[in-house]
Amino acid sequence: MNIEQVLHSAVAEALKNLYNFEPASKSIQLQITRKDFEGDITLVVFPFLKHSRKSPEETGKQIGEYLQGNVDEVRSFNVIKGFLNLVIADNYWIRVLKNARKDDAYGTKQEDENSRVIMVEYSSPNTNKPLHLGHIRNNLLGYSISEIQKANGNKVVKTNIVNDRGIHICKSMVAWKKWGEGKTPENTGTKGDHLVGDLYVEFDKHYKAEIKELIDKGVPPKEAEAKAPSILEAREMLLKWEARDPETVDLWKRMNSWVYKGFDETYRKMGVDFDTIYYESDTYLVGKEEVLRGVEEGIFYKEEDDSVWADLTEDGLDKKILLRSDGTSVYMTQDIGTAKMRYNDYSIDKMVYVVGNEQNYHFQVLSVLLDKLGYTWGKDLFHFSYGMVELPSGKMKSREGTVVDADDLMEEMINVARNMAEELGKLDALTAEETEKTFEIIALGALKYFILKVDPKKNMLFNPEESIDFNGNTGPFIQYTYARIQSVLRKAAEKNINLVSDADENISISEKEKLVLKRISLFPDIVAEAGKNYSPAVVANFCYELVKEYNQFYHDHSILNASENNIRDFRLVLSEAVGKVIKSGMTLLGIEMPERM
RNA sequence: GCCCCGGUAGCUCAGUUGGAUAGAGCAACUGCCUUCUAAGCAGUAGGUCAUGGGUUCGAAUCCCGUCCGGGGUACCA
Repeated sequence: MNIEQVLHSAVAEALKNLYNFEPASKSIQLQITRKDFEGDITLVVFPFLKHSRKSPEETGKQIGEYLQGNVDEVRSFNVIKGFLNLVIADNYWIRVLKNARKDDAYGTKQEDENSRVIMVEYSSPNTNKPLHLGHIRNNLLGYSISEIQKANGNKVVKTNIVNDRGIHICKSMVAWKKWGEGKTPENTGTKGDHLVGDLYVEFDKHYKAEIKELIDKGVPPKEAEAKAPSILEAREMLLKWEARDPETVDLWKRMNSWVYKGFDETYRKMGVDFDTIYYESDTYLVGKEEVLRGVEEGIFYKEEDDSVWADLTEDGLDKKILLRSDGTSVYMTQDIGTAKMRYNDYSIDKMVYVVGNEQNYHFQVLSVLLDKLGYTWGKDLFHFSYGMVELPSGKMKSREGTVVDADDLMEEMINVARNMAEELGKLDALTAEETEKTFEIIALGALKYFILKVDPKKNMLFNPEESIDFNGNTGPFIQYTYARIQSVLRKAAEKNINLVSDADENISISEKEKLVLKRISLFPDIVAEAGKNYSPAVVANFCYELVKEYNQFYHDHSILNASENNIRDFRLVLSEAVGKVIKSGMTLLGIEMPERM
């Protein structure tokens, strides 16, 4: 039981004894004492005034006296306005340190046979262009949320739905046939996803030119868009694909394989992975069957032109198309099929979709449709809706060439890390290979932290003109502190100082030391909160606070040259624990820690 | 039009279920390396929490209106 739980029930007891009433659990508000006041934990007494019928000061004093008399850890107290500030005994905080060290998985819960199965879908790329900054946010969030759920004792299946079929990939295929000149990743040395993406751009260029030409000839714009030769070819290609035309399917497989190879490389660099991958080309037919079953069962209806619709007006939504008049499927059709397949393949307790907030409506509808199709889990789908990454010029648009490419960005970050390290003259002790790996760790740490520290729900801004910071509230700042700690621990080992198994409970600790200990004590709560709210940002901000406080301690106190051996040992053990907590916190964000930097 | 989300320092962001005098970082200015890593520490300056009401012991936080920005809205994904 931690101190908050102890205090919580002691307060309830106090109120019962003093004023003879049983408070609602949430009316007992315990919080960390603000640093301008004396004390460690503060109870807000306002909610009890009605029952105490005394002034805030008097009520606080009475409760304080009760707690001091009945809870060992409460050393003293003071009351300011309606706030009861409790001073907790130092040895309580030292015990927190002991517990944190004893437990290798401090703060996290292990998976067991009762664990819930959570499937997390993220990434979901189209196979006609490389990944960009938007995907980076998606991937990092998806990965981190998965790790956080695991740390809360859940069994997580990470999945991806690859949108590998449709008009978009046909456009790239047409472009390859017409203007590709037999290019392959091998003979051009271009990464496969970029090659296919370039072809997509090539297609768009010709398509636009054709539209303009038609319009100049007097064709109305809408008709021009529909009748341009390139788009007609792409449509034909799609029909051929659906008809399983061997040549078309071969080319499709070939070009997709280029893309997958490219994606794999990007995913590897980013440090994200998947347990299972679904492909739209496998799932859309299942979705189609489901929709047609829905028509037979009268859940959906057919228009005169054969298009299929769901009427959701009674659910407060609109009418939604599920199959086009030519019988082809839409995004929604495919998602129905994918969901069904997943629930067949796994015993999913919770399905989480990491998808941008522009699709809020889509998932609202998906949930209702699955429910109508008779799937009890339909209502339980959770759309983890995150905000978009914007540029100073506004939204990223692939057609206007304003997307920030994922590979380019990561490469650039590594260069910045390299330049900075060289400028600072660090890492001389490492081999070339280790040095390069360290640059990568730092660069990715900066990028990941930059993305993950902000509230996922909010839109965020990325300015390509300014490189992502490496100082201040950043990933490298946290990594640096970790590296410093490892350095101290190495020095201790060199001096043959062994880490004691238990810190001396009787030493007196400084304010800075206590702040660090308090922060460490919060880690389990942070992991739980991050899990409950699906929020990597909570973890990121915690790590920052911890590191900031540790750095202040580090600056003010000498560790290896402490005046007494038991104080030195305590500080070493404290440092080691901070290192461990930083590492496990940052691991939840997918950020690695360098041993030196 | 209708629906959803947002607006906190010059910039980027924190701010737990309503709690004390709204916090960081960047940018600017000033100090601190002979001693465990200065990618650090300390300090100065910077705010009508978009705006007007309401709810109450107490509102950046909850409710209503207004302004501004973003997203969605029946054959794109």
